[in-house]
Amino acid sequence: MCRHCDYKELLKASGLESNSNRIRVMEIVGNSSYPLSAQEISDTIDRTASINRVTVYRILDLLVEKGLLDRISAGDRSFRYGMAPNAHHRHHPHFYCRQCSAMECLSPESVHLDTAFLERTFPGAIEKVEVRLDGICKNCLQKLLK
Amino acid sequence: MCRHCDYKELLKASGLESNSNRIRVMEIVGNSSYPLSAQEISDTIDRTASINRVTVYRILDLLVEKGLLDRISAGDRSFRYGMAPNAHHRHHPHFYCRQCSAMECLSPESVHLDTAFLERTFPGAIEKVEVRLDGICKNCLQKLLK
DNA sequence: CGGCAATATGCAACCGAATTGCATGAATGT
DNA sequence: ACATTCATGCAATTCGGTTGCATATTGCCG
Repeated sequence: MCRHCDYKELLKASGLESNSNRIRVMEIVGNSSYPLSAQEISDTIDRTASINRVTVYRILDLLVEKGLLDRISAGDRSFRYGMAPNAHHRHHPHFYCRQCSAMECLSPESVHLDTAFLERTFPGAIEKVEVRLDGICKNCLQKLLK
Repeated sequence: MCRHCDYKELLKASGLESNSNRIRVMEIVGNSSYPLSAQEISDTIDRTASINRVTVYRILDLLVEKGLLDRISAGDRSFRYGMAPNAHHRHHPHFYCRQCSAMECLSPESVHLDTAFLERTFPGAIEKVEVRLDGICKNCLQKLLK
């Protein structure tokens, strides 16, 4: 999906050494068209190398903390990971299918959100805004109709 | 908070028998100014009666399924419960403090969200829209500054 | 180059929130 | 009063994720 991101560069720009695991994680997330679970990321790496799931969790924590990745709450009790907004990735909402638990990225324009007023008046610090639509995805809808 | 809702009526209108546990849950959620965790609801009931947490979970599942309550994902891996939108309760966004895990309800006007385009064009079925802002709440901000 | 500190990784055990299976208890209709 | 249905309790389990601690790997300095 993303031919624009030099993951090594991104890591360095955030003050992180780049090692093969970190780069793999960034690549996998960056190349996905939908936000991935830690499990999916771990499985993908495992296909070529071999990595402990704890290591994956730790890398994800680190990348989220450094602002390279976004941790997105799914409609269930798990998290997904996607590229954090940057020059090549605009912030966008997500759709969660309560039937198959899959998540999709929606286009940045699909939902218009105006938080300006709140940003000015809210007494706390707002760090991120998450918009998630829940329902049944196209696929599951078709299966249900059969 | 809510003097407008006759919980017994609401239950009946959704085709549910009303028993004391269900009414208590509805009252507790309806009277709260912020969305509550199952734990909080369970604890509150326990102060006057005695109830198993599994029962609370089952009542919550039921009330969510019937559309009386909303299950809201917090920024962590847990859920909160609030009144579902109805005549007296407009749909509104929430704020989650990553420091103390507390959630707040934001006013329905605080964020302007336009999903019309998506509702028309999305190939799946959209059942609900969740807007959550994450950050540090006023309280925690003050503590951090000390 | 050797040695040492700092990081990164693996493994096993653990955690919290929620869910399941199954037995018991209450309520409802006939 | 009895059967059927629904609600509750308790124990055990699941699922994602996290922690503690031991071992490897890396970077850095002399």
